[in-house]
Amino acid sequence: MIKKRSSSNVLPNTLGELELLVMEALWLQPHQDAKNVCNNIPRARQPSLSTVQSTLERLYKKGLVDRIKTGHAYTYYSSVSRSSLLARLMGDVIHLLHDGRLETILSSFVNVAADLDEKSLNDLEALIARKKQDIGGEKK
Amino acid sequence: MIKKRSSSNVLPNTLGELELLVMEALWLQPHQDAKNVCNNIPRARQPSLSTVQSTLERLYKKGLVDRIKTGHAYTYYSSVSRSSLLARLMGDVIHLLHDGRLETILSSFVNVAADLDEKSLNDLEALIARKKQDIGGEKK
DNA sequence: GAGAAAACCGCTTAACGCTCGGTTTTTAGT
DNA sequence: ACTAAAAACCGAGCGTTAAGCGGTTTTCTC
Repeated sequence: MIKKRSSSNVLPNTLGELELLVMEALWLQPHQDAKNVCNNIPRARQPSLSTVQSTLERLYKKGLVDRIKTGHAYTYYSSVSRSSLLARLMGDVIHLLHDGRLETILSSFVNVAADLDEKSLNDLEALIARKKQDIGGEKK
Repeated sequence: MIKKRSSSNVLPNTLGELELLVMEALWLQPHQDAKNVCNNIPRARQPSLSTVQSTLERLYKKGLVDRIKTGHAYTYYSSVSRSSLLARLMGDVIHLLHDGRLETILSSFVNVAADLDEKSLNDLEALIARKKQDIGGEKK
């Protein structure tokens, strides 16, 4: 008797390789039908139309793309921006591995962005300043 | 004929649920043998010793833990700190989804840390200040 | 040398994404 | 209205990876 595995729900927002390629295609040019997306996948890959369709279907169920029936074909477009997907994934990773101490997250981030140049740091400071204002604003 | 799939190498550093539990156990208390690790897995899970052993073996091959043969048993310890694993994963995610513009990463980060309180923002600012000094210092 | 404990080995299961062909539905054209 | 084309839909197989375990062999200790 083999115990049933507790469904490994680590990183709920990950996506497969083709899924990512499809998202890339839609970010580059929204409102394409499946055939179009298929043609915009790098030649080296060249999956069949069916494959792209089921990938789009999977992405639809995951809520990453939306679609409108126009004529007899669906028109797909991403419902999540690249940066917000990035944010989601970063959230997953942080949720998975942070230890409660914010410093851990921060230093990880700084390590990742090891090649931050001065301008970027200034940008980040500006973002923080805005964030601080937000916090001040929502207190009443 | 079904085309061979290009092995989905998205996020090379992900780990499974039990793998993570094992890492947690080793971070909490390094230098345990397999049996010890097994006993330190939450009761609700209770995998067999063999399962924990193969998980440790997998983690060993992945380079996340190291081991020393002491007596007839291996003594395992994590070779990667929690925060550096976090950094690796963040690196993977960023590599997967960033668009070249650093601002995208930064704003994602700030969005992720949406519940940052003021003190945390101050910490982050301090970190940036240090980073700036580093940059200034390494120029010669 | 005997016994126990751990490593080692090989297999099974489960989940998920990729892959596709065949069938059905829908649309457009005549 | 009939037909042909195009797309959706369906179901199945395959690859990969983590989880899971038991049986066998190795190895250490007494």
